[in-house]
Amino acid sequence: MNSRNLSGDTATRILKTASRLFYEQGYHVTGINQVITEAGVAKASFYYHFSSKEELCLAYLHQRHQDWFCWLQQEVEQHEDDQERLLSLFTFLERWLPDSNFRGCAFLNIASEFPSPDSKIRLLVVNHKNALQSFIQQLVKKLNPLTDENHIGLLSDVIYLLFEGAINESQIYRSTRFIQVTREAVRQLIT
Amino acid sequence: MNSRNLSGDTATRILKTASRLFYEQGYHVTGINQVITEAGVAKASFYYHFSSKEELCLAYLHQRHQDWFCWLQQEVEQHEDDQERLLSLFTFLERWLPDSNFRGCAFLNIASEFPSPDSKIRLLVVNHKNALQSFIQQLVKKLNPLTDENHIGLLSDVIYLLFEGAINESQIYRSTRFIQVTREAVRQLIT
DNA sequence: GTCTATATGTCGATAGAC
DNA sequence: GTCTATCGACATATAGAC
Repeated sequence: MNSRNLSGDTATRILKTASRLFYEQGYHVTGINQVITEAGVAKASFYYHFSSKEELCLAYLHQRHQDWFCWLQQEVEQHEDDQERLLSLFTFLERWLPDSNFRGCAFLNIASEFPSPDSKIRLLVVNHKNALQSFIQQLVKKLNPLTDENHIGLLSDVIYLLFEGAINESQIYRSTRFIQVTREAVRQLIT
Repeated sequence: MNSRNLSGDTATRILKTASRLFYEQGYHVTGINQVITEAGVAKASFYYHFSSKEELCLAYLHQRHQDWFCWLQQEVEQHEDDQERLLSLFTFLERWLPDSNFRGCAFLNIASEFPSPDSKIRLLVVNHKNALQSFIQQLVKKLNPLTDENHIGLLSDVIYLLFEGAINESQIYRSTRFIQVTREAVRQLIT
């Protein structure tokens, strides 16, 4: 449309390339040189749009958070029954993890590379996981609207822990076996 | 005693220093230069004892596997009652994770930094997690010796997933809250 | 806004003296 | 077995032309 789009295209191309490389390879092992080479831009163009490599990583996580929740919600909202909606959490994992070559959770992977609890990056990780817990708790609440808060809380926490565990084990074993185990366990918990 | 001990001391000092740094900081962010500086040895001395940085990492994981299971078994074997032995898994987590500054599982952290499924490092990770699953399954079997194999298997898998999930969340939130949740959930599962 | 060229430092790994 | 000195490659980041 206008000149703003040209800048937008460059920044977007950089971000998309970096997102792919950070996710597939990891943060520290991915150099700026590889990002700019594969994005097809000059080094100074990168530093025109992003102030540093870490700032690029923050942009990656910000975008990833939105994308990932969009994928998850699309899967859940295909179902009407509240029980099916909760179980579709694991249908989602069965689609997403093989598609991502079993690379696991982008936020947990990044957190492993940023041990300092005070970094901005760790803040985005915590925010992402908080949102996931809220999302699961909403699904559980709708399923059992009359149950007391304590039981809802514990049940939601357990489902969240199983969900996280299933992501992890699928990354280690490159298999969906534990996702199926988790779905079956949750099915027994909610019936 | 003799000249062999001097060599052993140097290699041990390098391995101990590297183990601390790999665990606290991560693999790729830890340079050989930092390892040799903090170990107080020359660079060529390092390459005399270890053929490469990755070989040093393999030695780290090998030692870590033995140490960690030693800690875990010490905690479990303090109890006689089979139910208490199973629940002491989480007492162990409550001790270990705060002591390790909530850095989480050394093997999962390293796995995040080595995405390639064919690396020797990923093999050690899988072996470590296999051993943990076997350990948990033994505890579950002793607790319910008459139950059918399928139920034992599913229950063990769920406890393993919760155990892994608890380690992960304590790393993200720097808290033992989810460990307590997990212990309570497992207590309800086995009674 | 994008480019080439460069600055400055650190990486993993090795050569050769002792 | 341990040391100092050094290798070539690559890291993040910047200067200045266009």
